[in-house]
Amino acid sequence: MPKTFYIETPEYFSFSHTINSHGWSGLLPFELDWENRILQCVLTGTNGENPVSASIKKSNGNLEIEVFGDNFDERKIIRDVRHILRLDDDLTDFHQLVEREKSLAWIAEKKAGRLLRSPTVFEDLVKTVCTTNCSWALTKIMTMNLVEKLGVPAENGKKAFPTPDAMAKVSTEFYREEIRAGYRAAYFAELAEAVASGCVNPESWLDSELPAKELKREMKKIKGVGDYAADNLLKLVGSYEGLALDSWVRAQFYRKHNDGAVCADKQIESFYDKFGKWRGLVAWCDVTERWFSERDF
DNA sequence: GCGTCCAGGTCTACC
DNA sequence: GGTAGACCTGGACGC
Repeated sequence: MPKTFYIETPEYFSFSHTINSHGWSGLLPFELDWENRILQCVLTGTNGENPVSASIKKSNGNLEIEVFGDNFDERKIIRDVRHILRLDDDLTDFHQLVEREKSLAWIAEKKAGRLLRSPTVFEDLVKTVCTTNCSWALTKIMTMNLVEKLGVPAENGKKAFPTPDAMAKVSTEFYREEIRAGYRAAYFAELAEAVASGCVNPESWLDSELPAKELKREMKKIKGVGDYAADNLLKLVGSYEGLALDSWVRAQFYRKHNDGAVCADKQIESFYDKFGKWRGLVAWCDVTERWFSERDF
């Protein structure tokens, strides 16, 4: 029998927009049942133990969490759900800012702007490296392989994202041959070892007091993390100064704001500069607007 | 079937 | 600090 409990949501929160805020809901262990508006995930104890499968959906203005499995810490599950859906992020200033722009007012109106993230920064970090220099299809393959080959199963067979310890126990060759990570293989082996041994602690980035530029410098010390990846990770830990320009974002900007013509990154940066510390989030919402206008929200 | 291009970039060497 | 070339993979495309 699944156990069900409920979480109250903030006033300015849209479950639909959050679970569709970017591609993460399409990467295991997340699974999105859009027809029924259900986000499935696999959550664990503090050290990755006792994985349980959970489904999250809206229910009378609250969130209904259904957990399949025994022997789990309810407080940790609630913490994880609040974390992945960004329930404790204060976007008041952001919404007030976009309200003043006619073309962006939809963001505040729809209560959008919360970017889905994984239960741990480590998982977001690995997944972000999986997005670099490859198609989205390959990103999904690498993530699926990581979960299927190194994740611990919950009672229903769905697997959690592997822990740093689990990832540190396999070789570079494993990442190359089994995960199909290509040149990223050595990066994953090195990163897992560094995190498992305590030399690198991505979770500390969540409440880092470093200015964004310095935190970005810290992130870029990790092999495989460059400008785009660091900006993306900064957004996932709550800092939105970087635009995280990749080929997809650039293409959307060209189409929407430059008549389809290619332009320099500086022009894109200049376009969003007036939004100050929120520019990265404004830019992301702006280039993804079409997702929400083309689907039933 | 085969070759080429490119995708939600980054690293290293070199200047 | 800026730039060129190399780097894995897999899907799309043209032939």
